[in-house]
Amino acid sequence: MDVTILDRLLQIGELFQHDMARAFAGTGLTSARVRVLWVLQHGGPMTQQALAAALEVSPRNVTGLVDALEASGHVRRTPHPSDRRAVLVELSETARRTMAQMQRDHAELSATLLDAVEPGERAAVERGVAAIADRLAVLVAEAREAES
Amino acid sequence: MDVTILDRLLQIGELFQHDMARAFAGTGLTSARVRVLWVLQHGGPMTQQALAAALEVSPRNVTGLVDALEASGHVRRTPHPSDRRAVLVELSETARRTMAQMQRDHAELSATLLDAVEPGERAAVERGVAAIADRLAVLVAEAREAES
DNA sequence: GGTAATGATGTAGTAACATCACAGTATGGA
DNA sequence: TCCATACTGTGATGTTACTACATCATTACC
Repeated sequence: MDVTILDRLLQIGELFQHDMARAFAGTGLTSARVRVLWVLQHGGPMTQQALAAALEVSPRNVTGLVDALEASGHVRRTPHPSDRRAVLVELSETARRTMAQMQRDHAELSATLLDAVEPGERAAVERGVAAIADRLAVLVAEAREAES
Repeated sequence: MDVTILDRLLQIGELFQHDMARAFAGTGLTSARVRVLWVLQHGGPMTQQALAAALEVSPRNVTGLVDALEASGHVRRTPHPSDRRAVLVELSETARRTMAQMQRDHAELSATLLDAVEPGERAAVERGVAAIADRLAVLVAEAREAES
């Protein structure tokens, strides 16, 4: 029963996820809600329809997620400038700051982890992990394609 | 906004998880239940108490998980040989076969992913990822320690 | 201007995962 | 023998995440 590189990669994912869950406990943030914040940070303010498409969930579900995030002050609903049916969802100032801080912590952790690798091999490891991620993305996309 | 190695690692975790969820859809298996099977495969038959401890959830929750897995034929409850209060939970033959197959698929995927890395760098990448996983495990353990 | 599509949401419902409190039974030591 | 303790199971509940269907306002097309 060898330990494959995939085992290691998944171990990393699990450890991180577990740690995140611990960090978020009590803040009212859950993984689905963090995903919303993530999409908003990278895509900017958008309608709930767009959010639903990006998250691949039903629009109705987005309403609930945004409700929760609005109640906790992470997100704001503003009227859409040109379509009075729609709302624009955007990150609040505090959420933006929180996300920025997370990003910084993230970068720091990244550096710490890379520090565990032999200096001469760091570049190779970075390249290799990127290549693996890309390959996996392709495989998953193919699998999804084949299914539909 | 650089892409850090941690971003890549998390991307891998997410892709894999998403793909697993898709693969399990319709089989009645969920992540929590697969975790149970995983513990049983690695730890052998055990009582629900032991299972609860290994999974870090309440015994009540384990009852429900085992109920579901028993109904779907993945797991069997047998009387404990020396303690008539307790039950031993063990994998069914079919579940054992399923897990073995998963393991094989796992190894195959692992090889495919490693194939995306430059041949000369594969050993370094394997070492590096292992080192990162170990470092992260230590960090998480420390964080948990500091919290309690 | 009338009709159909679109965006958000209310209502209702499902399913998984988790908790606590409690009951029943078995164990094992005083 | 009796009593505390341990293991499983039940009942009641809570939260989260998702769905489908229906509604209402607004927009867009012909």
